[in-house]
Amino acid sequence: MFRGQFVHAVDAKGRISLPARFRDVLLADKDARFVLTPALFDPCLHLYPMAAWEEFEQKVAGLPSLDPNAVRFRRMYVSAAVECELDKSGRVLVPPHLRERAELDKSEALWAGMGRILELWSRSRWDAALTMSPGEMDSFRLAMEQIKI
Amino acid sequence: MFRGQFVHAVDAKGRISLPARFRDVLLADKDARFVLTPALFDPCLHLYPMAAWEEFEQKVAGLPSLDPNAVRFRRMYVSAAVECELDKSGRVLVPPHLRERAELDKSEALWAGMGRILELWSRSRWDAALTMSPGEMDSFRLAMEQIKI
DNA sequence: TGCGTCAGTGGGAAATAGTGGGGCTAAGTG
DNA sequence: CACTTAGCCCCACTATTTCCCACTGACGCA
Repeated sequence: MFRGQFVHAVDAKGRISLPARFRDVLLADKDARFVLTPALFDPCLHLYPMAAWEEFEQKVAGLPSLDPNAVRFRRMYVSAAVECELDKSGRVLVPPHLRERAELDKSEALWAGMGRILELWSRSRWDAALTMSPGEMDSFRLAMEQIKI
Repeated sequence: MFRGQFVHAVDAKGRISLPARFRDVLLADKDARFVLTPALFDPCLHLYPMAAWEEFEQKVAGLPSLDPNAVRFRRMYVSAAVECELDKSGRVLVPPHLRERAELDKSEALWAGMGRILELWSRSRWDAALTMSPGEMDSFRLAMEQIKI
């Protein structure tokens, strides 16, 4: 399980260290390869360990092959996926177009553990995504009360 | 059950002793791991014994996956949860990100037992959070009368 | 009162993680 | 075929984390 959030630097070559904890989780599988793909509705990337990705592809294979939305989904999410590995120092080299997509060029990146997968954000985008206006805050509070967590 | 409040020092490395009583409760489970996560509406951290956390994650898994409030909740509370262990002296090393969040760098920390989980506060924040203006006190009284405790 | 134990605290040393840069190679471009 | 860029391996520096040990004060017990 991937848990926790970690802030890391993006260096001049677009390399980002994978937090040691996540690295351990990833290397616990024999297959340390993984897949990076742009999230559909957020300016961030998703990282799937290869096993999780293959399982996910199985599900996707079950979608109707002619439905326009399914086609779009396959193009946007599945076909955009890039297979990666870690370099010898445990860093991910994010390909240029994905880096751009997640605005990872400047400053800091944030890794967020989401259980089976990871999210990779630019820190400023992450902060912006979580900041709430007072109105949003109210509805959020209400929602939280309702689900009784 | 975690009960009672204890004040402990935060040392230069960000380590905080877990009160011996709470330690006993934690070690009574075979799995002494636990999870630290920032509370949603307060400047404090929540500590869940691993078993309690996993049960909680089960509940969360049932939430709708695209609802904006649920997404936000997952990002703020679930994905922020960091798995920790005690050091040999029974201390928690709070990761920098969370330490900052709960303002634990300076001075003293306060542990508050809340039954199944613990809260970890900076002492000054705790004091501030519990002090009420006379107006707040009145509305607090009213609320207490209504819920008939 | 003296002694042992244990909780809480502090700090030193070693190991590890994160970061940055040089330079070689492979791939893409005109 | 030169030239540029991206990818990769290597090394090196620093901050953080981990592990270990030692000190202190409180408490219980003879």
